[in-house]
Amino acid sequence: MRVYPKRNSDSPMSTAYQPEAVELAAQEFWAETNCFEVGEDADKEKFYCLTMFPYPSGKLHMGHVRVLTISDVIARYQRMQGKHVMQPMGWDAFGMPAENAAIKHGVPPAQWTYKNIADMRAQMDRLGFGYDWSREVTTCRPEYYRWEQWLFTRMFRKGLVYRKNSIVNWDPVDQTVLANEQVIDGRGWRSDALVERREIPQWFMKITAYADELLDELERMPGWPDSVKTMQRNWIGRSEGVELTFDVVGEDEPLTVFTTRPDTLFGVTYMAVAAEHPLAEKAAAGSAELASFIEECKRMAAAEAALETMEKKGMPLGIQVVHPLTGEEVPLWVANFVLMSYGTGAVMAVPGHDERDWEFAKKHGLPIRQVIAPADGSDIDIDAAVFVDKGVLVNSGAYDGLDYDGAFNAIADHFEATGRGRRTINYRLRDWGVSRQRYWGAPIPIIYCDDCGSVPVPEEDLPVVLPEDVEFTGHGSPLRDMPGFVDVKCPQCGKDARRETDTFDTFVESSWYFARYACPDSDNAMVDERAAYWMPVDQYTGGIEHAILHLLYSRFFQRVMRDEGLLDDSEPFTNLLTQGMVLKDGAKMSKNKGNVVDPQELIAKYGADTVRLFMMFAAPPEQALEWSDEGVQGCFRFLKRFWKAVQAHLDGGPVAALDAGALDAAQKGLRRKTHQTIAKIGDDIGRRYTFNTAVAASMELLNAINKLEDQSEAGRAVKHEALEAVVLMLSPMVPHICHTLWEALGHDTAVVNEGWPAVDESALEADLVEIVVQVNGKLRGRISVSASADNETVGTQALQDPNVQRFVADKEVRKTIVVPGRLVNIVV
RNA sequence: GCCCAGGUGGCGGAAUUGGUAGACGCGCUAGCUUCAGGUGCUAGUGGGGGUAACCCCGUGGAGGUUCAAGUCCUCUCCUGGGCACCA
Repeated sequence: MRVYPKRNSDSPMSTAYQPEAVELAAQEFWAETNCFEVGEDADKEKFYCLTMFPYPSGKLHMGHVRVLTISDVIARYQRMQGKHVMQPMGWDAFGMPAENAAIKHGVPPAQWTYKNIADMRAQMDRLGFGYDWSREVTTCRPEYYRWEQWLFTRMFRKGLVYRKNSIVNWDPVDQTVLANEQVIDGRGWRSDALVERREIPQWFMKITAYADELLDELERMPGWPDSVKTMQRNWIGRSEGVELTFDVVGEDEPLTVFTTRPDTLFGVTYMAVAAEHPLAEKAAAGSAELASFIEECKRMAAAEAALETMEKKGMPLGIQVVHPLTGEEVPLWVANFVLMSYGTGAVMAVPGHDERDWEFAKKHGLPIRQVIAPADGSDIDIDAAVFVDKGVLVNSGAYDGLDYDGAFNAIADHFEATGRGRRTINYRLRDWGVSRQRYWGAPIPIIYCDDCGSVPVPEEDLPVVLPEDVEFTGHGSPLRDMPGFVDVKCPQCGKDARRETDTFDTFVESSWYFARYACPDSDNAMVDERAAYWMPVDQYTGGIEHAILHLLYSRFFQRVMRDEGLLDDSEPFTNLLTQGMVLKDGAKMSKNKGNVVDPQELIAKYGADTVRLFMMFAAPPEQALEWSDEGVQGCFRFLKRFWKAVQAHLDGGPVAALDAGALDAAQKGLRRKTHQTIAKIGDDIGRRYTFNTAVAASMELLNAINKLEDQSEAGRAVKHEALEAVVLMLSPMVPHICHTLWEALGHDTAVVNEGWPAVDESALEADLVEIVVQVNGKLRGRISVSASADNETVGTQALQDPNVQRFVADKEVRKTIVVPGRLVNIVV
């Protein structure tokens, strides 16, 4: 059998590498054959490969190119493994930038968004990503968001959503709610006014109802990075503690606090409440000084980071609280670091054994009392340094001498017996506030009636369509000024009522889009039976910045949908890959910094394959990727060398079939390298996701091919096998050039439909292996030994090495450690 | 402030289970070639010493465990991500 490679005058191989022509030809082939459109096929093993869908901001940036390339490589690799691969794409189309663009350029948000989608889709196609565009999802379309409105009304009936007051950033000059991003150093980004905390009624989803399940399942998610699981675990923040009530002098209502350290109870020397706490407001009514302090506490951004890093301030309220065990009276303070929205809005302070309480007590001259001693019996000075470790109780009356667990239980038992407290579990996780006072989002399907209260929009009236043709002023949501939208009849009693004008947090759309890709055209259900085939997502890829919010909300929605009977699985994403940012000069690419590199220009200059290759080669996917123009050129040079290597091979004419049994040492060597590389790259892409080392291994193999100067039949046959392997293995990363080279190597099939090359185990065998010899752990020589040599033989041979002899000399050999196939360490 | 990552040549990075530190690429140096190039090819390239064989030092810093540490442990410094309304 002979292979007749194609290299006639009308073949692309008759010229130098011309990326654009090569790429457009491959893309045309994929489009004409509907290569990436898939249906449901129960007989095939499905593989659902998904990228976090982009916000249509205008053009693709390098961060997009990186994540999309990673995902495309995985999808194409899995296809070569024989899987039935679905890789969809869509648009997270609601969000603030569209409103900002509307204010700036006078373009309606919808129009701006749809234009961006068209532009970015064209760019994606030019990069050669293998998407099933028949499944495209665009979240700002009513056909999409009607189903999250529907789910919300279902959740309403189940009591999984509720309305309560909560805090927003209020710009007192622009009279508008600001996002955290719009607050710069505590001031409004446009007005420069000091931002205030303001309470307004908002809708919440009860994610805390699923807190335990979301936490526990993390233990059974081997396909997720540990770092992400740890972050989610800490975010949920389950803690077991005790709720205690303290009587307040002169008040009927006691004060309730939660603590995980009841063992430190005897160390309580003061208590603190939030500025919004009723006791603080009551005290402020009689004191101008307090009232002004409480006002000051409210002039602060809502973000937790701002809260945690600000100066800790407080004032005594002039109220005394009774210690529940000693009967002692301790002062009640108002403090800016206690938040009404966490727990009960009140905390007990134990300055001896809590860092923040200690610093606060030092600053305000409050007493510090030691009630815990180190378990090892050593002495500490509680005035000099706080002691936060668990230990043994002292100065704690009847509880002295108990350890943490003993004290926890004894004190908890006491409070439960007296009805003044109970063991309880507290979560750091808070319910998800989904209301946004913005226009460009999915309308929250609620109608307010004076008689019936909050009424969900009936299913037959969904979707509540967001009017797209609006005048956008930037002062609040235009929906408020649209009587046709706001004025409705109550669905229950028929009286005049008002429609909710707040829209959903855009995280709502991104919490279920992955399920909708399975059945984007389903118009009588949120998802249909096709979701059972495709879900869960086998490989999910996206930025590490989504480690908590998006991924936790999606896990929550998956469960809500499961409990609604829509989905079978509890977890939406089996395997998660979080990719790093694209940096230039050590900083994230951004317009502000002026360090943006436009993918479009690079594609025009070098082609999509070079851009894709650089993205894969420059860094492992989870790390930040440092941009380098020279590095891109290096990738372009490699593709030219690759092209030329195939050309040079084809110039030699027809290639004979390979006879693996009749090779000389050099031919065997190249063949061993070929099959070692096939094994390595399969592991790198399939298991390790280290695409950079996969590219490096391909480069090494190509270098080895070029180095073998052997035009014999056997030599050319070995090279042919090696070149085919490189073409196949690089095809997920640089699919266009490989499309052309595969045909040129004499194939009638398209490389996109080929399988992954197989490792020939017999090609891997080697007669001799090199062993490193160390003396006392330092490298002193290398020996070549038979691959089958036993440890004793290897050890003896190692001792005979002349340089090893110099270091061993007349010293006594104490120990010889042999690591088979690797090294010998002689200890003297 | 809290949680999670990361720190290795001039640069991006490799070293997969504790076992040869610097694969691969860029850059640089020298030489050759070529049609003028952001061309191609060959050789060299962690620092120090030595004609060489080789030797010493070396993975942010300080300690420790081990026959053996970039890898494990303790402390510490720096950079990045997240902190609930950017997406």
